[in-house]
Amino acid sequence: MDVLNLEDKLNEFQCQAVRHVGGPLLVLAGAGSGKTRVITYKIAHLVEECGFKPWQILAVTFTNKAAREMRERTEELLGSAASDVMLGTFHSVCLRILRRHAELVRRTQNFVIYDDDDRERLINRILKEMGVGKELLKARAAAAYIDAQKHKLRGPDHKMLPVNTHIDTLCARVYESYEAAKRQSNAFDFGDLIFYTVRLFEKHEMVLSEYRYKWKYILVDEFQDTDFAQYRLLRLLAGEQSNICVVGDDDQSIYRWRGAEVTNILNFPNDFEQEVEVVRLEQNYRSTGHILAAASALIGHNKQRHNKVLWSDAELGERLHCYEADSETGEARWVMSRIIAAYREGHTLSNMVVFYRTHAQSRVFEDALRNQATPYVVVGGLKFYSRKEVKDVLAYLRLVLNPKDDVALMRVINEPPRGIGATTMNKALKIASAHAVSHYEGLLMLAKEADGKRARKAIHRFRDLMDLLRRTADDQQDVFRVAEAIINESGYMTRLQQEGTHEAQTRKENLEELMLSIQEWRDRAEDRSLATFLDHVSLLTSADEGEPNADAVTLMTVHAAKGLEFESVFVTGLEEQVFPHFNADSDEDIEEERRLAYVAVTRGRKKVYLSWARSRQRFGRLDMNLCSRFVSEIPQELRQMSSENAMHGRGSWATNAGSQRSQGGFNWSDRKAPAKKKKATGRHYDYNDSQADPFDDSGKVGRSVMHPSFGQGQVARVDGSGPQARVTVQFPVYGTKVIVARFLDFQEELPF
DNA sequence: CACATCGCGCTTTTT
DNA sequence: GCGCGATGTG
Ligand SMILES: Nc1ncnc2c1ncn2[C@@H]1O[C@H](COP(=O)(O)OP(=O)(O)OP(=O)(O)O)[C@@H](O)[C@H]1O
Repeated sequence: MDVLNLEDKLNEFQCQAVRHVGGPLLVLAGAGSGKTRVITYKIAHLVEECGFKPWQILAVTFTNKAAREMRERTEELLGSAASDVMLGTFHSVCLRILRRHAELVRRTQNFVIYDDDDRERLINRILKEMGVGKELLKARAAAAYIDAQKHKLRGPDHKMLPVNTHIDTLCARVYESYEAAKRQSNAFDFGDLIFYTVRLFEKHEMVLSEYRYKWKYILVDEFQDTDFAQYRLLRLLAGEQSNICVVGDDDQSIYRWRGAEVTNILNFPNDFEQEVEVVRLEQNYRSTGHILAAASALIGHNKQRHNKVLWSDAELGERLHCYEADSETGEARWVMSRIIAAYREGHTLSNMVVFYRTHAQSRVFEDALRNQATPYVVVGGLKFYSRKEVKDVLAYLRLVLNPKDDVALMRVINEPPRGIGATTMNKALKIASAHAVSHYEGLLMLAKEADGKRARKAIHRFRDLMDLLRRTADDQQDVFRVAEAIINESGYMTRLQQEGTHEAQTRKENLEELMLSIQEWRDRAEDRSLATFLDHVSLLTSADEGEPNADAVTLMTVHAAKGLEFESVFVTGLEEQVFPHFNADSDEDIEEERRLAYVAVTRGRKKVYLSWARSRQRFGRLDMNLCSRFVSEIPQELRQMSSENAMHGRGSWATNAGSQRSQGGFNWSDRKAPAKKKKATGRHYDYNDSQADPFDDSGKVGRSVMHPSFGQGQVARVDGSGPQARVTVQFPVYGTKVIVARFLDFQEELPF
């Protein structure tokens, strides 16, 4: 049986890894060596050639996005059978398990998941109850303590909880109340998903053996970034047989701060009764020789690592382009000029990525891209689902699903204002804790007691609302209907309409977008229930936003870049204090920053650009920083300094003169036809399309144009044709002007 | 009880 | 340079 032709697709060592089936297997290899490909083919091999059923395979990835990509690639090999493979992140797999066995971990099946924000609210409430001031212990710090313990599988009653300092002891007490509160609220936090799944398996052998029996083979990608709890989970599931394959690269371990233990991968070979097969992959298939040499030199500066051989038979390619800017805006201008230049050479925008160390750095690049009317997608920042109005509606949904969700109740009880303010809620809270019931029940009890008529009426109105929403949920089994009822019946929409401010308008639009995304989800989902939708939202991550189809430049943090690859990579903000980050001071921290830089550089296939700024605005202060040590750790002969005005001359805005150009957009008449890039993907822009000729003026009236000094305007009429045509344009600020066509950018002609 | 204003601290990085 | 929370007023 050899239907897959593994030898054609994989090198000798990859084949060896794919074919090794009995017992534990470690694939330890550097960047771009085809580890992920091994996992994909191994899944196919197990099914096609070893007699495993798809549902007997569990494959764990680091992000949902990686899971989706792996599912797609598996589908190419296995067809529809691929959908039966259990493929997901640790968190999504555990969530599914916990939903089935909630009652064994002191929850009911309709439990909800608290996000970071909910968690902070809850901890703040606890700190208040304990009478601990914020100056002594901040909610974030307590949350970090709790997370750290969970990563190590230590519950609030664990003997090894750190109690060295007064603060630690305080945190340990917070931890205890926090766990109790979540249980009372029928809620889990993110870390609980792993923690309680392990607990479930440890305490209920029957359940564990069910899953052991079900999953006969386990594969794990990015294994270097697993924590203790996740490793324990894998070992429990793998059992004595240990049919488990893990792949990873200790040089790419970048989540130590989140509890990841690189020893998981380093000790793996010695951690089993039986022999552990170790396969090393040494050929890099991703990057050109110069990029690979630079990355290897860089990571070579780390002392705590296992040296790996990594070679490539690709051409040497370009050296790494480096640029020193005066300021962060100068840096962004340079990046922009390189993007345009690469585009002119025929590279598509979706093959370009801008990396930065922290989200705060994205802004200048966004501005630069917008100014040049260049499409971009920002990955992360998790903007949409953290908007106030969106979170409010989600909180209503959660409360409908789980009336005990105290955090959700506190959030929506007076949103919109309905006459139940702090004083009423404080009374309700007292009652609730005296009777050990949920806040919602406390509130209802308060209404029964002879309380002020106003408050009682308000509470009853709220109760009627909740009853209506729950009935809608039960009758229709459809999130969309429930969300619709929330927005319309709670008075939320009415209030926004009454406000009539610009901000209220934006919020309304956000709610419309939310409804749209719920609708889209519902139309695709098999199960439209509230619980399933809320699970989906909880597991959404930064990598999941943005439209995948558009040809656009990608912007993201280096952390989000793990496992991805791009033709052109910009690594920006390479300054001391920025990258490496000023918070990294121990040797270990610096080494993790260096691994991060290594991950960044190794994402590039053909072009890598390194840039830094001598000065940078930060917290409103102007910081002066030196070029990052990571730049000088790359041998000089692999680097090439670049100057800013490398932009085919000609009236370019790229001169360093600061303010004299603020608007204007990339002038499309300057653009050379793309070096022909035969489109594998279909819709690559073809400059010669008659439609795309910037001077074909038929139907230009009404279109949006950009002028270097007058900014954006609308075409009112066109006289003549070609570059000399006289175009009458209406500008919002400067009024009506007649302008010769060649000075205008016709925005809708943008090929992006 | 609702709304406005002021000030503080914050930024790593994410499932 | 901004969002959130604490604080004060109608
Ligand atoms: N045997 C092979 N022949 C040709 N190309 C390959 C081979 N194996 C992998 N590749 C290609 O090399 C690139 C890197 O592969 P992959 O993403 O699997 O590497 P990786 O080891 O997981 O990388 P990283 O650890 O950097 O994320 C991909 O473009 C992949 O298609």
